[in-house]
Amino acid sequence: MAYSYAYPRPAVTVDCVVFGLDEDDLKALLIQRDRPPFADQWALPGGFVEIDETLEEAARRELREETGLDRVFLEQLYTFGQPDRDPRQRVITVAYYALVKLSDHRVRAATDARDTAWFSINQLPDLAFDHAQIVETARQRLRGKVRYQPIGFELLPHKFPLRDLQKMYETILNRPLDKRNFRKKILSMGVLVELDETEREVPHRAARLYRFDKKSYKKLTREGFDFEI
Amino acid sequence: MAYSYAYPRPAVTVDCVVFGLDEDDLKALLIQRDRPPFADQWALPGGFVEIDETLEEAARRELREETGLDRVFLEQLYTFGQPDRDPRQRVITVAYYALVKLSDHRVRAATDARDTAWFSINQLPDLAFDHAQIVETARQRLRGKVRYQPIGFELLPHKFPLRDLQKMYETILNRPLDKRNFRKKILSMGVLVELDETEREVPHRAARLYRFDKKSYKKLTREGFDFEI
DNA sequence: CGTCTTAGTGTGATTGTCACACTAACAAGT
DNA sequence: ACTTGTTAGTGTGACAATCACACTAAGACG
Repeated sequence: MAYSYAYPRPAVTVDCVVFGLDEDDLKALLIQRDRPPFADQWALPGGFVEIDETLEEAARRELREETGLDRVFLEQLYTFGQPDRDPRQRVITVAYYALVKLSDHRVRAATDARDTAWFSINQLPDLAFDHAQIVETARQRLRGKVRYQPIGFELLPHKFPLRDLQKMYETILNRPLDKRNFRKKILSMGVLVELDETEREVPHRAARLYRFDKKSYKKLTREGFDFEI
Repeated sequence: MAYSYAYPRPAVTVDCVVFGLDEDDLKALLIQRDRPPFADQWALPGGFVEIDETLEEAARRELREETGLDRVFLEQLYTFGQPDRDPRQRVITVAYYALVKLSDHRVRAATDARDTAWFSINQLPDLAFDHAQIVETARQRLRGKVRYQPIGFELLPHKFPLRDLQKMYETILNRPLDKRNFRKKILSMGVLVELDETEREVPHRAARLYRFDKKSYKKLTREGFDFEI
């Protein structure tokens, strides 16, 4: 069965820049193409938007199908529509970006014969289409975002020491942060609840554990509270 | 002639939220629909993306065709893709927003039998589709943007008194700004060049005129310099 | 009990933000 | 020429945020 229209229509896809947080590295999830154009080259996970799903649903579906990720922080990034960005036909892609805990998704088997792998954000291979540009845009956006909104909180376990939170921000921002200033700042926001518990089985002084206060976190996110790190 | 595809494709449009700056009011440009759905209701100017033009080109073309605007500050806003946002068929729209000097475009004749008019941003009529949501998103974005980037400089004449610049910002932000703080801030940025000239034929003390320094302006825009008002 | 490693804490300098009020200049009318 | 009306133009002090910076405390382990 074919679908006919009076005027030519571009294809519409979604592509996802999935940032994976390692202990101390920020990675991006790529899949290896198995057919032309750009056969064997690495590319962003993504695919066509179904006719009856929202764009975000499409992005989440592709993520689930191609990487097994679910319930992640996901945000629309930008829509790329250069007429020649796909050599075969006109494809407009709505890019999303996601942030996930890498340890949850290590070296996942590819779903459809294609290879899937994490690459350090600073050592990406050549990418298909205009995906390098998309990644770069996402990177800037993530860095910008993190400065004024508390994101990534869902990436940590339920209880965590402040050190881990700081490491996460340092990884995203790609620069060291001052411990004292960081603590002061983050604690003054009131999104953290100090627990009556400390780390265990660490070969050094055990740190106090914290958890997020979901209520105030959501409030901040909604209100676009100033959250400078 | 018809165009056939193996899978159904959504239509792709661009819609523009055109903000018009009045003396002391922020308006939006709307066109009145002359056919269903939403016949007679007001809507954002916009239209289908041609198969060989970029999204921004499409937005500029539509703006030119429907409103006569050209060479304006134009930026991609967001892509709206709810499957039911158009009752007839699936339409994904890439929204852009523009900022123009309203006095240049007063009550323009409609291009294609539809009516065109400016509405105060605070008293918009019921809008077709999800256009109310698009306008609201654009409004937030404009307000956010103006806080950290010098925009709208192209809306003022070549030479202008600081008062006019301040009025512009007050209109966009919809709140009064302190004159001294505003001057201090804006002058310290170094984007303005003080001219050896003052206003004429004003019934009060004439103000000094300024012009923009394009170089430093562009630099700031590129670098995302902090530009808090 | 010594050593190793990370936790946890405070201050002072600097900068940005904000609120706030008076005199100066010019035009117009008397 | 003087009065009136209107906007231009200027400085300071309080407060908050940011930044750089170094030592002691706790616990694990040998």
